[in-house]
Amino acid sequence: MPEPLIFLSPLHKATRQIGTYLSSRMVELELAGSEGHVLAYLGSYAPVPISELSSVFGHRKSTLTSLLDRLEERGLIRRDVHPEDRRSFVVSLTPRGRKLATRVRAVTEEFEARVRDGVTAKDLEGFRRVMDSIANVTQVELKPTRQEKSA
Amino acid sequence: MPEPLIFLSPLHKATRQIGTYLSSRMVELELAGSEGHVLAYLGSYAPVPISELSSVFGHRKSTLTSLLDRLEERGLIRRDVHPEDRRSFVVSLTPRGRKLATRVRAVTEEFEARVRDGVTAKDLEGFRRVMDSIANVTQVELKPTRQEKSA
DNA sequence: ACCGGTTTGTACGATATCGTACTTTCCGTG
DNA sequence: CACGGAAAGTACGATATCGTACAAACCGGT
Repeated sequence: MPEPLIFLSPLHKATRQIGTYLSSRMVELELAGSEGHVLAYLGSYAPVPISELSSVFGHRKSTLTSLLDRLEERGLIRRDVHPEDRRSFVVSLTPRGRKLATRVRAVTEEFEARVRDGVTAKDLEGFRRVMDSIANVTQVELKPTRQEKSA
Repeated sequence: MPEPLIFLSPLHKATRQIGTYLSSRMVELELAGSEGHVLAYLGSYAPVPISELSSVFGHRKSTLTSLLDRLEERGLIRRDVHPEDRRSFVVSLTPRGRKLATRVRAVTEEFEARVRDGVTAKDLEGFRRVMDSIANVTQVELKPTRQEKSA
């Protein structure tokens, strides 16, 4: 009998549940999960450079290029040259994109509220502590995109 | 100022940290993350049918076929016809696979122990409660593979 | 014993993400 | 202010996962 994994298994399971749930709520918005997340983020923080999206979501720069291409083709976002850095673009929402982002945001916030209603403040604190412990153990800083020289 | 997402963001972050951390510990074992997880699972529960791996890890049956093909080519696993169901295979480890699985298992168990040392029993209880609340809200049962009829 | 419906796994084409190479721009140091 | 290195994106080929279609076997009702 192996020791059950008290963190990895529940986290993996919860992640899958969340993915399934949110995706199912986003199909009607005609968005894949990752697209919805990016859109929602833009709804809150736009305009942002692509590198920020890359580090926030943990996707490679090249992956973001493709993803943003898709959103751009559908008229949901725009890329404008960064006024203070000509290497860079800032991504912002079109009116259509903003409207959609609002709806995605509503879905995630409703989810959060419902989960929160199911737990106490103490539970929440314990959850936070576990997340912190994971950050400490992994020592993964996660800020820089770290594309090259990962070894 | 948007409400911060107190569950989704931390979970997403932790998942990425864990993925990065475990992957980095598995490169020396020449395994991709998903391959390592399957191998470790087999180390504990083999022999198991493919459908079980599919439902446990949340990968499509066709994805498992590919993944197992890779492990089989490298001589780490074996597929034998299920003695009680001729549609089905049972997957087991070769001696080489078993040895590798043990090492993967050691990595995950060390991770678990270290995270555990960073939190109290109360924290752990809170964490569990949050996971449960997520399961309740999403209503995702997650047992059946649900390949078709997702609409 | 048959017959429809379900389950198991594979095959194969579609898509998403990745990894590397490359261009342009920025920045710090001399 | 020139120059080497770092950083931002893109291009493009490689790979992993997915979705659908399919063949074989199981199962339950009649």
